[in-house]
Amino acid sequence: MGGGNKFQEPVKTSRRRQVRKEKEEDEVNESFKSPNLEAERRRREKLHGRLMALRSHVPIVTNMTKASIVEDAITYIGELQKIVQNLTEKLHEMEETPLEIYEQQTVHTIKPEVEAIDLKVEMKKMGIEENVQFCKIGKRKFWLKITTEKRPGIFTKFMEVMCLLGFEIIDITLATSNGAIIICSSVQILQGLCDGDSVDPEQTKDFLLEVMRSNP
Amino acid sequence: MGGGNKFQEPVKTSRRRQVRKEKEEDEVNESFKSPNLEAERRRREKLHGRLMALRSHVPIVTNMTKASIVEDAITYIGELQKIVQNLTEKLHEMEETPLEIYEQQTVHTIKPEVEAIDLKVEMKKMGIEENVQFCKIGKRKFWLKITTEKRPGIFTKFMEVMCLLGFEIIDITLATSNGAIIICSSVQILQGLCDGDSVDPEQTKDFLLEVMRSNP
DNA sequence: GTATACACGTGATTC
DNA sequence: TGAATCACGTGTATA
Repeated sequence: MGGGNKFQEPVKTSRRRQVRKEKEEDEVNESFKSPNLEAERRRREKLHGRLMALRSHVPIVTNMTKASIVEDAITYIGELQKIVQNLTEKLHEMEETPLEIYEQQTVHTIKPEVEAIDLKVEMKKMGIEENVQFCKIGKRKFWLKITTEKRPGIFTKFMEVMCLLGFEIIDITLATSNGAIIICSSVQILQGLCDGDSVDPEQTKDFLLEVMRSNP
Repeated sequence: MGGGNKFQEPVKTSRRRQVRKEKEEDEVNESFKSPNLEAERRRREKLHGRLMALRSHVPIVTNMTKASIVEDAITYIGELQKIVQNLTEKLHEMEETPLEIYEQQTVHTIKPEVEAIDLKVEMKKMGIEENVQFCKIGKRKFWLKITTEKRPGIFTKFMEVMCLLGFEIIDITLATSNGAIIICSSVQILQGLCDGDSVDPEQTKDFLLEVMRSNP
């Protein structure tokens, strides 16, 4: 009545432990064809593969045993959940906007782009339109105002464009509200490059608008 | 030669499937004392328990089968990791955005030390005095204005101090002129830390003045 | 009827 | 040595 040892061809010789060592002695006969032998083999292999996959997803592994793999996975999930909770709290503290959707429920219903869309919608709801103003206020000085959707890296892009156009920042104001960002700034064309007459305000305004609309 | 059916007392009658239905027929004898029978039972129970615990830690469960439990756990871990990554990125972007102002702006305004001294002299000449104002404008909101010498890293230091004091930036204005820098900002005490009453404006103002005067 | 899933006891294997 | 873990084939319950 022993467990499986009825001899089997070494289908998987690359096992962890060289098991079923080609017994092939007596008692080989009695060939009792069990109806679900193959199915059971597949099931075992499947579970084995899943456990290995689970192990590969967990950074810390104390043991290779099945129970340990599952145990480590539990510990890791607990840590991840705690991290998510902390980060969510921190994020909520940082941004004053409530973002009613972003609750703990989203742990298993992640929607990366939904929030950005919501902000954009909210911005539209508040009557804030994408807009760029650019006008000359001095011999070499210009004044500009940009209103656009608040996206990560938007201010960096703005500064890069200013640098590219050869403008020096004199003063700048930045405010965010309801998913929108407003930048007001006085700039000055860099000395040595050219004088203010070589700047076409209309053209510069269109360029700024185009750049601000494009994604990073 | 069957699998385990050597009869066993129903230690765990509250199983998922009432298995081992008290066979107790013939072939009960042959009492082959297997040395590791009990140990194997414990091992099985252990793994079973771990899998149940794992299942309880995963919110979505498609199937009750062992392979499915592990599979769902893998999926869940993947989602958690993605969430952590997204939140971390967002958090970093949020707390780095103000710093970008300093970094980008200094691209144009960084000057040799000799000139910095000249700028300080010029600032004095223009009648601009080092000054810090700090007052309460709401339950948890404060308004501040800092006028000081324009030095590299001064804005970074300002942001660090704000973070240290537990203030969240609502809006901020930064302007430079004649070797001086002026920072106007509305800030808000972070939720969870304390209420606005625990902030002494006079004391905070002196602290800001002292920090801004000190060299990095 | 087939197909899948599980627990069982056992031999082999590793530490 | 034992104690722990594994893969195996089977009986049996479930869908």
